[in-house]
Amino acid sequence: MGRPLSFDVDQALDAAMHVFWRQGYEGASLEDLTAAMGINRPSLYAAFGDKKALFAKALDRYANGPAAYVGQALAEPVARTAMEKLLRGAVELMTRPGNPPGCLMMRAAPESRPVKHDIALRRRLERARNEEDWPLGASPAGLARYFTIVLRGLAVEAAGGASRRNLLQAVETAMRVWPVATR
Amino acid sequence: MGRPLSFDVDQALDAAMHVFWRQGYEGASLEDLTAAMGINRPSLYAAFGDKKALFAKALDRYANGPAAYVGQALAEPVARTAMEKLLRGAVELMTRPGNPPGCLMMRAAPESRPVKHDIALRRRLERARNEEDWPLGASPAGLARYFTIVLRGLAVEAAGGASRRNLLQAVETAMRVWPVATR
DNA sequence: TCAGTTATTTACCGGTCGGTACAGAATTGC
DNA sequence: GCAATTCTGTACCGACCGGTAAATAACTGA
Repeated sequence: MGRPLSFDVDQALDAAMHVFWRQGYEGASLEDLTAAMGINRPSLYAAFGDKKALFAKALDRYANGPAAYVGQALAEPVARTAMEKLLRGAVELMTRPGNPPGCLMMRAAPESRPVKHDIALRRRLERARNEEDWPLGASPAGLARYFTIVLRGLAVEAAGGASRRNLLQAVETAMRVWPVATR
Repeated sequence: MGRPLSFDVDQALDAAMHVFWRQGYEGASLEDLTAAMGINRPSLYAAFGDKKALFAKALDRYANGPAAYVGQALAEPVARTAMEKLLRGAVELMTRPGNPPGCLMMRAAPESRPVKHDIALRRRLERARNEEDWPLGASPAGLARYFTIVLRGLAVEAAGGASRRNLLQAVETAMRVWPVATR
Protein backbone atom coordinates (compact mmCIF):
# COMPACT_ATOMS: atom_id res chain seq x y z
CA MET A 1 0.00 0.00 0.00
CA GLY A 2 0.94 3.64 -0.23
CA ARG A 3 2.11 5.54 -3.25
CA PRO A 4 3.93 3.28 -5.71
CA LEU A 5 7.52 3.85 -6.80
CA SER A 6 7.73 5.97 -9.90
CA PHE A 7 10.90 4.32 -11.16
CA ASP A 8 12.40 0.90 -11.74
CA VAL A 9 14.83 0.14 -8.94
CA ASP A 10 17.07 -2.14 -10.97
CA GLN A 11 17.19 0.29 -13.82
CA ALA A 12 18.08 3.15 -11.49
CA LEU A 13 20.79 1.07 -9.84
CA ASP A 14 22.17 0.26 -13.23
CA ALA A 15 22.37 3.94 -14.08
CA ALA A 16 24.12 4.65 -10.79
CA MET A 17 26.59 1.84 -11.46
CA HIS A 18 27.50 3.40 -14.76
CA VAL A 19 28.03 6.82 -13.21
CA PHE A 20 30.27 5.41 -10.48
CA TRP A 21 32.07 3.31 -13.06
CA ARG A 22 32.80 6.30 -15.24
CA GLN A 23 33.51 8.91 -12.56
CA GLY A 24 34.55 6.99 -9.48
CA TYR A 25 33.04 7.13 -6.02
CA GLU A 26 34.24 10.58 -5.09
CA GLY A 27 33.91 11.95 -8.59
CA ALA A 28 30.22 11.11 -8.78
CA SER A 29 28.14 13.78 -7.08
CA LEU A 30 24.59 13.20 -5.92
CA GLU A 31 23.50 15.54 -8.67
CA ASP A 32 25.23 13.39 -11.30
CA LEU A 33 23.69 10.28 -9.82
CA THR A 34 20.13 11.51 -9.46
CA ALA A 35 20.23 13.03 -12.95
CA ALA A 36 21.33 9.73 -14.48
CA MET A 37 18.89 7.73 -12.40
CA GLY A 38 16.00 10.03 -13.22
CA ILE A 39 14.97 10.49 -9.58
CA ASN A 40 15.31 13.06 -6.81
CA ARG A 41 17.61 12.92 -3.86
CA PRO A 42 15.07 11.86 -1.23
CA SER A 43 13.91 9.00 -3.46
CA LEU A 44 17.48 7.84 -3.77
CA TYR A 45 17.98 7.91 -0.02
CA ALA A 46 14.72 6.10 0.62
CA ALA A 47 15.47 3.37 -1.89
CA PHE A 48 19.20 2.83 -1.47
CA GLY A 49 20.41 4.51 1.71
CA ASP A 50 23.27 6.96 1.59
CA LYS A 51 25.95 7.30 -1.07
CA LYS A 52 28.17 4.59 0.38
CA ALA A 53 25.32 2.10 0.48
CA LEU A 54 24.41 2.94 -3.10
CA PHE A 55 27.98 2.35 -4.19
CA ALA A 56 28.05 -0.98 -2.36
CA LYS A 57 24.87 -2.05 -4.17
CA ALA A 58 26.38 -0.93 -7.46
CA LEU A 59 29.46 -3.01 -6.69
CA ASP A 60 27.29 -6.06 -6.04
CA ARG A 61 25.51 -5.55 -9.30
CA TYR A 62 28.84 -5.16 -11.06
CA ALA A 63 30.26 -8.34 -9.57
CA ASN A 64 27.20 -10.37 -10.52
CA GLY A 65 26.78 -8.70 -13.89
CA PRO A 66 29.62 -7.38 -16.01
CA ALA A 67 32.28 -8.94 -13.80
CA ALA A 68 30.65 -12.35 -13.53
CA TYR A 69 33.17 -13.68 -16.03
CA VAL A 70 35.70 -13.83 -13.18
CA GLY A 71 34.05 -16.86 -11.64
CA GLN A 72 33.91 -18.63 -14.97
CA ALA A 73 37.54 -17.89 -15.66
CA LEU A 74 38.67 -19.21 -12.28
CA ALA A 75 36.60 -22.37 -12.83
CA GLU A 76 38.69 -23.18 -15.88
CA PRO A 77 40.31 -26.60 -15.32
CA VAL A 78 43.82 -25.66 -16.39
CA ALA A 79 45.31 -22.97 -14.16
CA ARG A 80 47.22 -21.21 -16.90
CA THR A 81 44.10 -21.04 -19.02
CA ALA A 82 42.21 -19.69 -16.03
CA MET A 83 44.68 -16.83 -15.63
CA GLU A 84 44.66 -16.07 -19.32
CA LYS A 85 40.87 -15.98 -19.44
CA LEU A 86 40.89 -13.76 -16.40
CA LEU A 87 43.16 -11.22 -18.08
CA ARG A 88 41.46 -11.38 -21.46
CA GLY A 89 38.02 -11.11 -19.92
CA ALA A 90 39.13 -8.11 -17.92
CA VAL A 91 40.42 -6.36 -21.02
CA GLU A 92 37.28 -7.14 -22.93
CA LEU A 93 35.08 -5.81 -20.15
CA MET A 94 37.17 -2.70 -19.58
CA THR A 95 37.18 -1.75 -23.24
CA ARG A 96 33.68 -2.82 -24.21
CA PRO A 97 32.07 -0.15 -26.38
CA GLY A 98 29.24 1.55 -24.53
CA ASN A 99 30.68 0.75 -21.13
CA PRO A 100 32.87 3.14 -19.18
CA PRO A 101 36.53 2.26 -19.63
CA GLY A 102 38.33 0.63 -16.74
CA CYS A 103 37.08 -1.24 -13.71
CA LEU A 104 34.46 -0.16 -11.20
CA MET A 105 36.19 -1.89 -8.31
CA MET A 106 39.24 0.26 -8.74
CA ARG A 107 37.12 3.38 -8.47
CA ALA A 108 36.01 2.78 -4.92
CA ALA A 109 36.88 5.27 -2.21
CA PRO A 110 40.59 4.91 -1.39
CA GLU A 111 39.95 3.53 2.10
CA SER A 112 37.73 0.70 0.93
CA ARG A 113 39.41 -0.96 -2.00
CA PRO A 114 38.43 -4.57 -2.34
CA VAL A 115 41.23 -7.08 -1.87
CA LYS A 116 39.33 -10.29 -2.32
CA HIS A 117 40.54 -10.81 -5.84
CA ASP A 118 44.04 -11.49 -4.67
CA ILE A 119 43.09 -14.32 -2.34
CA ALA A 120 40.71 -15.83 -4.89
CA LEU A 121 43.60 -16.01 -7.32
CA ARG A 122 45.93 -17.47 -4.74
CA ARG A 123 43.48 -20.21 -3.87
CA ARG A 124 43.04 -21.14 -7.47
CA LEU A 125 46.79 -21.28 -7.99
CA GLU A 126 47.51 -23.21 -4.82
CA ARG A 127 45.16 -25.85 -6.06
CA ALA A 128 47.16 -26.13 -9.24
CA ARG A 129 50.70 -26.12 -7.97
CA ASN A 130 51.46 -29.82 -8.23
CA GLU A 131 49.08 -30.67 -10.99
CA GLU A 132 50.11 -29.02 -14.18
CA ASP A 133 52.92 -27.36 -16.05
CA TRP A 134 53.83 -25.09 -13.17
CA PRO A 135 56.31 -22.29 -13.88
CA LEU A 136 59.60 -23.37 -12.33
CA GLY A 137 60.37 -21.87 -8.96
CA ALA A 138 57.26 -19.70 -8.72
CA SER A 139 55.06 -19.68 -5.63
CA PRO A 140 51.26 -19.58 -5.84
CA ALA A 141 51.15 -16.47 -3.69
CA GLY A 142 53.81 -14.78 -5.82
CA LEU A 143 52.04 -15.64 -9.05
CA ALA A 144 48.74 -14.44 -7.64
CA ARG A 145 50.31 -11.12 -6.71
CA TYR A 146 51.80 -10.84 -10.16
CA PHE A 147 48.51 -11.37 -11.93
CA THR A 148 46.76 -9.04 -9.54
CA ILE A 149 49.27 -6.35 -10.37
CA VAL A 150 48.81 -6.90 -14.08
CA LEU A 151 45.06 -6.62 -13.63
CA ARG A 152 45.42 -3.34 -11.74
CA GLY A 153 47.73 -2.01 -14.40
CA LEU A 154 45.35 -3.00 -17.16
CA ALA A 155 42.54 -1.20 -15.36
CA VAL A 156 44.56 1.98 -15.03
CA GLU A 157 45.55 1.94 -18.68
CA ALA A 158 42.05 1.12 -19.82
CA ALA A 159 40.63 3.96 -17.75
CA GLY A 160 43.19 6.18 -19.40
CA GLY A 161 41.85 5.28 -22.81
CA ALA A 162 44.15 2.48 -23.99
CA SER A 163 42.77 0.44 -26.88
CA ARG A 164 41.57 -3.13 -26.56
CA ARG A 165 44.07 -4.21 -29.16
CA ASN A 166 47.01 -2.79 -27.23
CA LEU A 167 45.86 -4.21 -23.94
CA LEU A 168 45.41 -7.66 -25.45
CA GLN A 169 48.96 -7.50 -26.75
CA ALA A 170 50.10 -6.70 -23.24
CA VAL A 171 48.15 -9.69 -21.93
CA GLU A 172 49.93 -11.89 -24.43
CA THR A 173 53.23 -10.57 -23.17
CA ALA A 174 52.20 -11.01 -19.56
CA MET A 175 51.39 -14.68 -20.15
CA ARG A 176 54.96 -15.35 -21.25
CA VAL A 177 55.67 -15.59 -17.55
CA TRP A 178 53.99 -18.97 -17.69
CA PRO A 179 55.43 -21.07 -20.50
CA VAL A 180 52.95 -23.41 -22.19
CA ALA A 181 53.55 -27.09 -21.65
CA THR A 182 55.63 -28.58 -24.44
CA ARG A 183 54.75 -32.21 -23.91
CA MET B 1 63.03 45.29 -2.02
CA GLY B 2 59.88 44.93 0.01
CA ARG B 3 59.10 42.51 2.80
CA PRO B 4 61.18 39.36 2.53
CA LEU B 5 59.68 35.86 2.28
CA SER B 6 59.18 34.31 5.67
CA PHE B 7 59.66 30.75 4.45
CA ASP B 8 62.00 28.65 2.33
CA VAL B 9 60.40 28.10 -1.06
CA ASP B 10 62.08 24.75 -1.76
CA GLN B 11 61.25 23.44 1.64
CA ALA B 12 57.61 24.47 1.26
CA LEU B 13 57.42 22.86 -2.17
CA ASP B 14 58.86 19.71 -0.71
CA ALA B 15 56.17 19.64 1.95
CA ALA B 16 53.49 20.19 -0.69
CA MET B 17 54.94 17.36 -2.78
CA HIS B 18 54.63 15.00 0.14
CA VAL B 19 51.03 15.98 0.80
CA PHE B 20 50.07 15.46 -2.86
CA TRP B 21 52.00 12.21 -2.88
CA ARG B 22 50.17 10.86 0.13
CA GLN B 23 46.69 12.22 -0.58
CA GLY B 24 46.50 12.78 -4.31
CA TYR B 25 45.65 15.99 -6.13
CA GLU B 26 41.98 16.08 -5.27
CA GLY B 27 42.45 14.60 -1.82
CA ALA B 28 44.82 17.35 -0.77
CA SER B 29 42.90 20.41 0.37
CA LEU B 30 44.42 23.85 0.57
CA GLU B 31 44.17 23.56 4.33
CA ASP B 32 46.21 20.35 4.30
CA LEU B 33 48.76 21.95 2.02
CA THR B 34 49.19 25.25 3.85
CA ALA B 35 49.37 23.45 7.19
CA ALA B 36 52.15 21.17 5.97
CA MET B 37 53.97 24.01 4.26
CA GLY B 38 53.73 26.27 7.29
CA ILE B 39 52.32 29.21 5.34
CA ASN B 40 48.97 30.87 4.70
CA ARG B 41 46.87 30.66 1.63
CA PRO B 42 47.77 34.05 0.13
CA SER B 43 51.47 33.28 0.50
CA LEU B 44 50.94 30.01 -1.32
CA TYR B 45 49.13 31.72 -4.17
CA ALA B 46 51.74 34.45 -4.43
CA ALA B 47 54.64 32.01 -4.50
CA PHE B 48 53.27 29.12 -6.55
CA GLY B 49 50.09 30.20 -8.34
CA ASP B 50 46.94 28.16 -7.92
CA LYS B 51 46.58 24.55 -6.84
CA LYS B 52 47.20 23.14 -10.31
CA ALA B 53 50.39 25.11 -10.72
CA LEU B 54 51.57 23.97 -7.31
CA PHE B 55 50.95 20.37 -8.25
CA ALA B 56 52.83 20.81 -11.51
CA LYS B 57 55.81 22.22 -9.61
CA ALA B 58 55.60 19.33 -7.16
CA LEU B 59 55.62 16.91 -10.11
CA ASP B 60 58.74 18.55 -11.49
CA ARG B 61 60.43 18.28 -8.16
CA TYR B 62 59.39 14.63 -7.96
CA ALA B 63 60.72 13.79 -11.41
CA ASN B 64 64.07 15.44 -10.70
CA GLY B 65 64.29 14.14 -7.15
CA PRO B 66 62.84 10.86 -5.95
CA ALA B 67 62.04 9.68 -9.47
CA ALA B 68 65.38 10.61 -10.98
CA TYR B 69 66.39 6.94 -10.89
CA VAL B 70 64.26 6.45 -14.02
CA GLY B 71 66.80 8.18 -16.21
CA GLN B 72 69.63 6.14 -14.77
CA ALA B 73 67.72 2.91 -15.26
CA LEU B 74 66.95 3.68 -18.88
CA ALA B 75 70.60 4.53 -19.49
CA GLU B 76 71.56 0.99 -18.55
CA PRO B 77 73.39 -0.56 -21.54
CA VAL B 78 71.53 -3.87 -21.58
CA ALA B 79 67.83 -3.37 -22.26
CA ARG B 80 66.65 -6.19 -20.03
CA THR B 81 68.71 -4.82 -17.17
CA ALA B 82 67.27 -1.38 -17.82
CA MET B 83 63.72 -2.70 -17.45
CA GLU B 84 64.58 -4.65 -14.34
CA LYS B 85 66.22 -1.62 -12.73
CA LEU B 86 63.22 0.43 -13.66
CA LEU B 87 60.85 -1.95 -11.89
CA ARG B 88 63.07 -2.51 -8.89
CA GLY B 89 63.74 1.19 -8.50
CA ALA B 90 60.03 1.90 -8.67
CA VAL B 91 59.29 -0.61 -5.94
CA GLU B 92 62.05 0.75 -3.77
CA LEU B 93 60.84 4.32 -4.16
CA MET B 94 57.21 3.43 -3.63
CA THR B 95 57.89 1.51 -0.44
CA ARG B 96 60.68 3.63 1.02
CA PRO B 97 60.09 4.14 4.73
CA GLY B 98 59.29 7.77 5.45
CA ASN B 99 57.92 8.37 1.99
CA PRO B 100 54.25 8.08 1.11
CA PRO B 101 53.53 4.72 -0.50
CA GLY B 102 52.89 4.63 -4.22
CA CYS B 103 53.72 7.06 -6.98
CA LEU B 104 52.98 10.77 -7.15
CA MET B 105 52.46 10.73 -10.90
CA MET B 106 49.56 8.35 -10.54
CA ARG B 107 47.86 10.71 -8.11
CA ALA B 108 47.40 13.51 -10.58
CA ALA B 109 43.92 14.74 -11.43
CA PRO B 110 42.28 12.16 -13.70
CA GLU B 111 42.25 14.45 -16.74
CA SER B 112 45.96 15.11 -16.67
CA ARG B 113 47.73 11.82 -16.19
CA PRO B 114 51.22 11.83 -17.62
CA VAL B 115 51.86 9.43 -20.48
CA LYS B 116 55.45 10.21 -21.25
CA HIS B 117 56.77 7.15 -19.47
CA ASP B 118 55.34 4.87 -22.07
CA ILE B 119 57.10 6.50 -25.00
CA ALA B 120 60.39 6.74 -23.11
CA LEU B 121 60.23 3.00 -22.56
CA ARG B 122 59.36 2.33 -26.18
CA ARG B 123 62.28 4.36 -27.41
CA ARG B 124 64.67 2.53 -25.17
CA LEU B 125 63.35 -0.83 -26.34
CA GLU B 126 63.33 0.07 -30.00
CA ARG B 127 66.98 0.86 -29.68
CA ALA B 128 67.59 -2.63 -28.31
CA ARG B 129 65.52 -4.77 -30.61
CA ASN B 130 68.26 -6.13 -32.84
CA GLU B 131 71.10 -5.92 -30.39
CA GLU B 132 70.59 -8.28 -27.56
CA ASP B 133 68.73 -11.35 -26.35
CA TRP B 134 65.39 -10.06 -27.50
CA PRO B 135 62.33 -12.03 -26.36
CA LEU B 136 61.13 -13.98 -29.37
CA GLY B 137 58.24 -12.45 -31.26
CA ALA B 138 57.77 -9.45 -28.98
CA SER B 139 57.49 -5.92 -30.36
CA PRO B 140 59.16 -2.95 -28.67
CA ALA B 141 55.84 -1.15 -28.40
CA GLY B 142 54.18 -4.22 -26.93
CA LEU B 143 56.92 -4.76 -24.40
CA ALA B 144 56.85 -1.09 -23.45
CA ARG B 145 53.13 -1.30 -22.85
CA TYR B 146 53.61 -4.40 -20.79
CA PHE B 147 56.18 -2.83 -18.52
CA THR B 148 54.13 0.32 -18.22
CA ILE B 149 51.18 -1.75 -17.09
CA VAL B 150 53.29 -3.57 -14.54
CA LEU B 151 54.53 -0.23 -13.22
CA ARG B 152 50.98 1.08 -12.87
CA GLY B 153 49.94 -2.09 -11.09
CA LEU B 154 52.89 -1.88 -8.73
CA ALA B 155 51.96 1.70 -7.91
CA VAL B 156 48.38 0.77 -7.12
CA GLU B 157 49.43 -2.10 -4.91
CA ALA B 158 52.08 -0.03 -3.17
CA ALA B 159 49.59 2.74 -2.49
CA GLY B 160 47.32 0.07 -1.04
CA GLY B 161 50.00 -0.91 1.42
CA ALA B 162 51.72 -3.88 -0.21
CA SER B 163 55.10 -4.73 1.26
CA ARG B 164 58.39 -4.16 -0.53
CA ARG B 165 59.18 -7.82 -0.25
CA ASN B 166 55.98 -8.89 -1.97
CA LEU B 167 56.34 -6.33 -4.72
CA LEU B 168 59.91 -7.37 -5.42
CA GLN B 169 58.74 -10.94 -5.77
CA ALA B 170 56.21 -9.76 -8.30
CA VAL B 171 58.96 -7.92 -10.18
CA GLU B 172 60.93 -11.12 -10.33
CA THR B 173 57.92 -12.87 -11.78
CA ALA B 174 57.30 -10.07 -14.24
CA MET B 175 60.84 -10.34 -15.57
CA ARG B 176 60.26 -13.95 -16.57
CA VAL B 177 58.67 -12.49 -19.64
CA TRP B 178 62.18 -11.74 -20.82
CA PRO B 179 64.36 -14.84 -20.54
CA VAL B 180 67.99 -14.18 -19.69
CA ALA B 181 70.47 -14.99 -22.43
CA THR B 182 71.77 -18.52 -22.12
CA ARG B 183 74.90 -18.11 -24.22
C1' DT C 1 -15.39 9.17 1.44
C1' DC C 2 -11.81 9.24 4.27
C1' DA C 3 -7.88 7.57 7.23
C1' DG C 4 -3.49 5.52 6.73
C1' DT C 5 0.61 4.83 4.26
C1' DT C 6 4.27 5.61 1.16
C1' DA C 7 6.65 8.42 -2.54
C1' DT C 8 7.79 12.77 -4.66
C1' DT C 9 8.82 17.70 -4.72
C1' DT C 10 10.91 21.81 -3.24
C1' DA C 11 13.67 24.07 -0.59
C1' DC C 12 16.93 24.10 2.60
C1' DC C 13 20.93 22.66 6.19
C1' DG C 14 25.87 22.98 7.84
C1' DG C 15 30.36 21.98 6.07
C1' DT C 16 34.01 22.20 2.94
C1' DC C 17 36.02 23.45 -1.36
C1' DG C 18 39.38 26.64 -4.14
C1' DG C 19 40.35 31.34 -4.35
C1' DT C 20 40.73 36.40 -2.93
C1' DA C 21 39.96 41.52 -0.81
C1' DC C 22 41.88 44.17 2.37
C1' DA C 23 44.39 45.98 6.06
C1' DG C 24 48.68 45.82 8.49
C1' DA C 25 53.70 44.42 8.98
C1' DA C 26 58.41 44.35 7.25
C1' DT C 27 61.73 45.64 4.22
C1' DT C 28 64.36 49.10 0.63
C1' DG C 29 65.91 53.59 -1.30
C1' DC C 30 66.07 58.37 -0.39
C1' DG D 1 61.60 60.07 8.78
C1' DC D 2 59.03 58.77 4.75
C1' DA D 3 57.23 56.97 0.45
C1' DA D 4 57.30 52.78 -2.28
C1' DT D 5 57.18 47.98 -2.44
C1' DT D 6 56.33 43.31 -1.11
C1' DC D 7 54.72 39.90 1.95
C1' DT D 8 51.58 38.15 5.92
C1' DG D 9 47.22 37.51 8.58
C1' DT D 10 42.38 37.59 8.91
C1' DA D 11 38.31 37.22 7.26
C1' DC D 12 35.55 36.47 3.71
C1' DC D 13 33.47 34.99 -1.21
C1' DG D 14 30.36 32.04 -4.13
C1' DA D 15 30.07 27.21 -5.43
C1' DC D 16 29.45 22.78 -4.42
C1' DC D 17 29.28 18.80 -1.30
C1' DG D 18 26.28 14.98 1.10
C1' DG D 19 22.13 14.78 3.48
C1' DT D 20 17.31 16.07 5.20
C1' DA D 21 12.66 18.65 6.87
C1' DA D 22 8.31 19.49 5.52
C1' DA D 23 4.54 19.82 2.51
C1' DT D 24 2.11 17.49 -1.04
C1' DA D 25 0.64 13.80 -4.26
C1' DA D 26 -0.79 9.01 -5.15
C1' DC D 27 -2.10 4.89 -3.75
C1' DT D 28 -4.80 0.97 -0.43
C1' DG D 29 -8.17 -0.67 2.63
C1' DA D 30 -12.35 0.08 5.05
